[in-house]
Parts: sequence; C-alpha cells; structure tokens
Amino acid sequence: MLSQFKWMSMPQKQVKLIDIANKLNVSIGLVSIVLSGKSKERRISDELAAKVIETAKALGYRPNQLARGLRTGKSGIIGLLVADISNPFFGKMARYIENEAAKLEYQVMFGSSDENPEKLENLVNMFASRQVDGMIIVPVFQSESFLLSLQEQSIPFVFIDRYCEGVDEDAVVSDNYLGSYQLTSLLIKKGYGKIAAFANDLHLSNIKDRMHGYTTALKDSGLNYPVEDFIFEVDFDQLDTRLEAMLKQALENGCDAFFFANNKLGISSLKYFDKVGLTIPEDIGIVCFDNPEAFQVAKPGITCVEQPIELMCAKAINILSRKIEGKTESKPERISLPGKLIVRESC
Amino acid sequence: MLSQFKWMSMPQKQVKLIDIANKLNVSIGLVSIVLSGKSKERRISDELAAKVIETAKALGYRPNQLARGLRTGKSGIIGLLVADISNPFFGKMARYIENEAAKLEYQVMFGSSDENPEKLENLVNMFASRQVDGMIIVPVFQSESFLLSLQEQSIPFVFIDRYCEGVDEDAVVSDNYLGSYQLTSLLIKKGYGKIAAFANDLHLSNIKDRMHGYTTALKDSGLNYPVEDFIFEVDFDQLDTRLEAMLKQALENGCDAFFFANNKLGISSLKYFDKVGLTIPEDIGIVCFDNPEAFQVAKPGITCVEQPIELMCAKAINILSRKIEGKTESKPERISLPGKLIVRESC
DNA sequence: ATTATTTGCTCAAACGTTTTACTAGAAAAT
DNA sequence: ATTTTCTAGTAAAACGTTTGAGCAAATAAT
Repeated sequence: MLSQFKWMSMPQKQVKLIDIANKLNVSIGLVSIVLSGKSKERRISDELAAKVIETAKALGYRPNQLARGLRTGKSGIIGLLVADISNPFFGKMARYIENEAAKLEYQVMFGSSDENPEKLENLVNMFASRQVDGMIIVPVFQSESFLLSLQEQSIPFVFIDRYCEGVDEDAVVSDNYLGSYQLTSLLIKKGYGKIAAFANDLHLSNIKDRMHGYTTALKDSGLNYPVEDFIFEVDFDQLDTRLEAMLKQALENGCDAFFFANNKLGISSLKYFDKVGLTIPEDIGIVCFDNPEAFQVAKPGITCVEQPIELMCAKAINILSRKIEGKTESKPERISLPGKLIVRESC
Repeated sequence: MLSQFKWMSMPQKQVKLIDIANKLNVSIGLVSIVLSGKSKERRISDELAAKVIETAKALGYRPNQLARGLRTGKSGIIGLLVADISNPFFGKMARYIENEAAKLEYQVMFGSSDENPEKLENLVNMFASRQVDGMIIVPVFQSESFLLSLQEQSIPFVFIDRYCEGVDEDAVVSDNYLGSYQLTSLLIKKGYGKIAAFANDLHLSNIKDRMHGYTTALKDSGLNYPVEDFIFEVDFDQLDTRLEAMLKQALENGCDAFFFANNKLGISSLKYFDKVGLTIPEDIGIVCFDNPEAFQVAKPGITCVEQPIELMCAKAINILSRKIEGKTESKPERISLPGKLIVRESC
C-alpha cells in the first residue's frame, strides 16, 4: 500500500514568479509588478493583471521574502531584545509589540539577554545580520559601549523599560520614580516606620529611578535613617541562594515593611514570609512594582503599581517605525508613562 | 556646535565581502570561503585566511543573512506558533525553544494565533514566506485542513502542547491524561464527591485528553453521575463574562470540588471563590493543570500538575532539526511526557 | 624531460526578487 | 504624412552571498 508511506511523499517546489510568468507567457517583471500591487502606476492592463493574480492564487504563490528583502533592503522584521521572555512582564511586552508591529506589517524576532551584555551583543549582531529594519531593546548593565557603536550603524532602535545612561536614544519607560514614590508613601501613611527596599540591579535606569522614588518619599516624610542599610540588592540568579538571607537581615535590622522593585523579588519574598509565618499586613507591610497575576490571588492581595505596558509598546513601535522611515527630524526623547497604583490589602 | 547635531550623523554602509576582497586584492569568493570556515576543504593558505579574518573583524563585517539564505536555501530561522505569548505557559515555552534553538544556531520568530485558525494560517504563511527552516506549532481548533495542506509543502514542522487529530505529524505533548487522572483521583481520595471540570475548548487534543483523564478517574472510583452536567466549557474570550455564571451553576448543581484544565481558568476562578467567600479546601476542593507562580503564593497553595515544558521543547527542537536535515526516515510519532504532580493544600 | 598531481586561488552562475531603462505599436497631434 | 505622445509591456541589472568549475604555477611521479 502506498498509503503506508504517505509521510515519505514530498518536495513540491516552491512556486515563484517565473512559474507564473511562463504559464501566462509574460515577463517575470510584469508578474512582479502586478503582485506587488503596482499595476496602476505601471499601467498594466486590468485583464492581464487579473489573470496574473488568479494564476498566482491557483498556483499558491508565496513571495520569497529573502529575495525580496535582499533586493529592497527591507526585511520587514523587527528585533525585540528583552531580558527574559519567560518573565510575564516581558511576555506581555512581547505580545503587545507583536500586535503593534503587525499593524504595520512587521514581524517580530525576539531574544533573551538574561541581563548579560555579551548575550545582548550577540543577539543584536545576529539581528543586524538578518537585516532587521529596527530593534526594540531592553538595555542591560554594561552595554553602553556596544550600544554606542550600534548607534553608528544605520540600524534604528529604541529602548524600552529602561534607558541607557550614556546612550542618547529614544526610550519609552514607565514612570518608575512616581510609582515608587506613591508606593513608599502609602507604606509610610499606613504607619510603617522602617521600610526596606529590594532591587535586583541598582545599575539599571528603571531600578535607579525606583530607588530614587523610594528614598525621596522617605525624605519627604521626614523619615531619616541610613538608607543604605535598608536597600538590598540581589541578582536574579542569586534569588534562591541570597534572597532569604537578605530578608532575614532586613527583619533583624528592624524593618517592618518592604518595597520590592519588581515582580520576581516580590513573589519570591512572599513565599519566604509565608514560610517563616509572618502575617501581612499586621507583622509587615508589602508593596511592589509590577502587577503579576500572583499578586491578585495572593492573600492578602499585594498593593502594587501596574506598568502601562501596552501603551509603552505602542509608543515604542510608533517611534521606531518613524525612525525606520527615516523621519529622524527630532532629537531623541525619553518618554515616561505613569503606571496605575493598585491598592490591595498588603499594607 | 556640531555636537548638538550628533544624532543626525549617519549612514556608514554595511561592509560586505567585496569590501574585504578589494582591500586585500583577492577574489570575493575567497573571502566567502574563508569566512564561512571552508578554508581547509577549499585549501586556502593559512596566512591569507588569517588576513581575511583579521580585516573582516577590523572592518566589522557581518554577513547578510538574507543574501546567504537566498543562496543556500536555509534561513536559519525557526517559527514558533503559540496561542498567546503573554500566557506564562507559552512564555516559558518560547524561552526554552529559544534556548534549544540557539544551541543549533537557529533563531526564533514567534506569532500568537489567539486560538484562531485564520490567524494561524496567516502567520504560518508569513513564516513560510520568510523561508523559515521549520516550525513548531500549537495547532488550534479547525486548522486541520490548512495543516494538511502545509504538509504537502516541503517545510517541516512539529506540533507541541497538542496534536492535531487528522494531521499525522510529529507531536510533543505532556501526558494530559495521566496528570488529569492523578488530580481527579486525588480529589476523590480526599472525599470530594461531586467534581466539576472546567475547560476552555473541548475540541483541543490536550483538553480532550485531560477530560478523558478526569472522566476515567471518576469511573474507576465508581462515581457515577451524568458527567456532561459537570463539564463546563468556557472560552478564554468569554472568561470575564461567562465564567462566573458557570461556576455559580456548578455550585448550584452541588459540586464540592473543581478540576481546572489550565492556569487561566484556575486563576480566574480563584478570584471568584475569594470574592464569594468560599474557603478552600473546606468548602470546596481545587486542582488544576499547570503550575503558574500564582498557585504557589495563593493561600492555600493550589495542587496541580506541572508540565515538563523544558523537556517538551528539547524534544520538539530535536525532532524538528532532524526533519530539517532531511532525516525523515521514520513515521511521525506522538511523544507524551509525564508532568509532575505537586500536592499543596487546596484539597 | 615529460606527464600527473597538488596547491591556491579566480570566475561566473545562481538564488528570487524589484526596478530602471527601453521598445514596439497604437493613438493623437501637427 | 509625419512627428509626438501614450500604452502596455519586456529586458536586464542589481541586491550579497555561495559554490562548482576552471586554471596557472608548483611539486611529485614517471
């Protein structure tokens, strides 16, 4: 029985312009003109154009975007460089970028840098090699020099989530200062006196701004303690090993409230507090940047600031597409969009 | 001041093979040979090869993958088609696919189908148009016919998360039957008598298998009630509007326990139960497929089955890469990998 | 000393498009 | 009747690679 070997059937070459051209005895260029929608301006007769379109459809023609891209110099691809696509925050970002890009007929390639400048560099180079029309980049610590060199090359990009100190490029971020100020102020208003702040990497612009909001809120409230004793830095890759020790340390320092600079820190800490039997908000108060689903089902719910991810992505794609089209009329701008304060029961 | 207009500086054309060739007064082909690592087999002298590599580095050469791909017929890209990249389950999948693909020097493009067959078809066509070397596809309801036609074309793909009934292709899924059987059995063992099942789309193979595990566990325990009255189907896009009504209905039907077929249903329902003041596990028992972070911080923690996503992705890439290399020796296989039962306090 | 082989490189076609320049014939203007 | 303009199309170069075929010089074999 042949049917047994059905999975061995095969090839069926891709149909290309020349196949259509041959079938209709016209030139290959004509087919190209018609199929790229230039029939009018190149005054191809309507009947012939119709015939071309028809046979293209009949034959199942699909343009080869590699060839097209090579010829036109546009790949129709946007590169998205996040820290880690499996982090729900970046997952959402990817989705909105995908949506916005699709509106402009772009497709998205992504890469996860893991906050590692070398990985970022490799990925950016790969993307450039693939002739992406532009990139949306979450910059990482110590990537300035490379990103500066990237600026010299003719490929447009915009930062998202964070900006990069030494690199004067467009950036779209949420208002990290404001959100953190609000969260910290809320803790203070609720009567918590010694508030610890936990962050993953104090070098990143978004984290810096969040810490700035935190410290300023403290100062504005007249709370004066050696702030540096209350700011804890713990890398994501040390989360399992170092976080608990630091939380314990903070508690020993007399902290009765916690400000977490992002969802991963908040979630991991929540597990710890549960383990050691601290009750929220009685024993300790908690607030956090980001609004993952976990904060909604946690008991009590966690007060937080939700970032305007969709808006950020729309803005970013908007700016990027203008840059791609060469409308580089204006100086790079840093757009900072306010998030939404969500008050729950954790403080 | 010129520095004011720094952002207006520009172009710096991409350097290509011919630039290197000219600089060294050698042929363009030679440069290509050296840079693609074929110096030995094409016996280029070591010193010249070294010089080529050196100047390539000095000039910052980056191969144009569009041109390369056009010539070689390989793009080095794998397409990943998920239902929604912002769903943490698929986010993790994307990450592991990215990792595994990177090992084989592939890059990943993704697309979200939203469980919509037309979107899926469009995305697949776009990917094919971009000459992806292969695809990893989460098939959706009513995409059989299109996927069958895709089989006819020479582009290899493998299913992940679900298989597609009428389409005989390789698939890597988690053991949905087993996991669901375990979860349901656990509920029964704990003494819950009337167990409702909630699913998003009863047509999908993974959901079918989960329901099968659920019903079989019931039957094996001698529990006999009109199962169809206890299976609720609610689409993701109806989650906000219909879910609550169905949960209420289930409760009115006397259900004292719930089996949720995926994380989104579980999480949303959790919020509802909290709202109406039902306590878990006393009033009702709960189990769920998937292990999102929310289930770890929820109080009580939610008993669930964690899918072996990383392993699934490794397997999928493995199979796909073999297909890409044309080693299509064997009949398509369906690989089903067992997940991990995580018992918490929700039942 | 001739022939055969190896070494180290060059040539040019090809991949599938897009697009500029051109042309043959028809229609319009002189 | 000749020139001009328009119409509807063709031809061919170009995009940046890879690669099979070829070739001259050097080395080895006879």
